Amino acid sequence: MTTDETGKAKGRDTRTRILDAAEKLFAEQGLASTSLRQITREAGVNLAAVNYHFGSREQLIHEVFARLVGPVNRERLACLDERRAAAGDAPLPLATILECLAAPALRRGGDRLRMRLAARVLSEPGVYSPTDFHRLFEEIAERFLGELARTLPDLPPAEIAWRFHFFIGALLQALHGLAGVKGMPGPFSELYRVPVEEVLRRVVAFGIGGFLAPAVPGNTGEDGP
Amino acid sequence: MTTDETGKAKGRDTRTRILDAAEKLFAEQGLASTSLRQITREAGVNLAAVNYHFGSREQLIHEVFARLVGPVNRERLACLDERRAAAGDAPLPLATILECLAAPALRRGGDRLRMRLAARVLSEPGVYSPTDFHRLFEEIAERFLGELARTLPDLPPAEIAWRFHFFIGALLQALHGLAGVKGMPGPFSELYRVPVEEVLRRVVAFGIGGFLAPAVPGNTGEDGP
DNA sequence: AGGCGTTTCAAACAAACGTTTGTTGGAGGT
DNA sequence: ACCTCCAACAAACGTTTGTTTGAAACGCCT
Repeated sequence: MTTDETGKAKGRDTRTRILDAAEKLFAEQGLASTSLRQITREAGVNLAAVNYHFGSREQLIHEVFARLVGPVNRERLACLDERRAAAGDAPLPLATILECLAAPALRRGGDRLRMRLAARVLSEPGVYSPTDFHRLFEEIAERFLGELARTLPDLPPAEIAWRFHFFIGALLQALHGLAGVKGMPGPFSELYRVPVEEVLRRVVAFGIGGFLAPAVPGNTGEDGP
Repeated sequence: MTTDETGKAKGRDTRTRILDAAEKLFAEQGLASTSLRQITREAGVNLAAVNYHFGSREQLIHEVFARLVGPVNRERLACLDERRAAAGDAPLPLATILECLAAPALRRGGDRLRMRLAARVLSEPGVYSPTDFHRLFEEIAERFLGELARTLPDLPPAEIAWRFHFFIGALLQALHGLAGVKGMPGPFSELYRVPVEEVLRRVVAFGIGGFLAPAVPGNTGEDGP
């Protein structure tokens, strides 16, 4: 629990050092490609410390992800609660709902790289238990789908679920871009060298348009530009 | 080059068998978690065959991905060419552009799982060279951004690029969902047990709304709900 | 038939993997 | 003073990884 001046950290400091190193390396290289040896080397701790403090590699992954996503989701729900308390029985503006969903993830710290991990874990199967993963987002999905249904009473619930899903995809793409794709040239390389707040406004605007689009008809038809 | 009746395949058949097995396993488990031994066992070929035919694991990955994404992108460009030839100088309807972008990926064969690989590789770093990856999509991005700019002349090019990016995210999310997230309960489990054409219509509708949304203001300021 | 280039095969390689072990050092309790 | 517990450590465990090797089996041409 104490820290001496030689640079050696003791006690629970080792835990957080492992978590920090794992979080960074997972975000950079992915889950499956990151070894415990890399993590412990980066953290400056002994190899066995991981199994001592976390039991196994899998539980370390779980804890890293929970520590990353937990505060974000709590902030999301708090944002929604706050806006709802101010609105009484009235439906929340669509922009408010989407902001509460996107802002906590996008604004997370000055370190843009960090949130990339969440985007990655969603795409990597097997490593992280789907049920554990779902438990972390179950409450979020229910709350936001409920608010969206109240704000968009004319949109069928299935359509709302679909568009919520699509918006999550757009948001993950934004998180990916914010992390910076090294070595990726082309029109998207310069795209993310902008303030986070601008990315937030843009993805929310895109989402508003998507949610306000007319419900899909039963068949294909003409459409004006 | 020939196939005898004992089940043993020779010649370039081994190549495609390896490619098929790798494609399937990569999609199911991810790139980093799939070993050459798994691939060769699934393909029913010798372990050394991979290094003989492809040189290395990395080049195998490259070829699997190119074989998967090449036809899709070619179909995308063909779709755009066809519609443009019919339209003359007139801008293409937004729905057409987004359909040409989404349909080839979503409709790929009856095997829904297959296209999940593309969605995964986009999220997995280091395994697939970013520059190689970019080369596969450079032409696509340029063509579609050009058509979008012609259809939406009032939208700043940067805004178009952003929304193109977001739409890709929504499309990837759709591909992910179509592959089926095993063990994932909740409101999204039943979402994708629908015809591909319906998913296509829904994601295109969402994208149309997103692209038609008013452009975001250039700086931070008030915003009405 | 015979030789030749191509392809398949079992076996082995060093390296890296996650995990377990037994021991050591030091702070806190009695 | 002693004992106890927690934390860190080096070392080794048995697997699994991607890759290489050398020989065997194949189809094909002269």
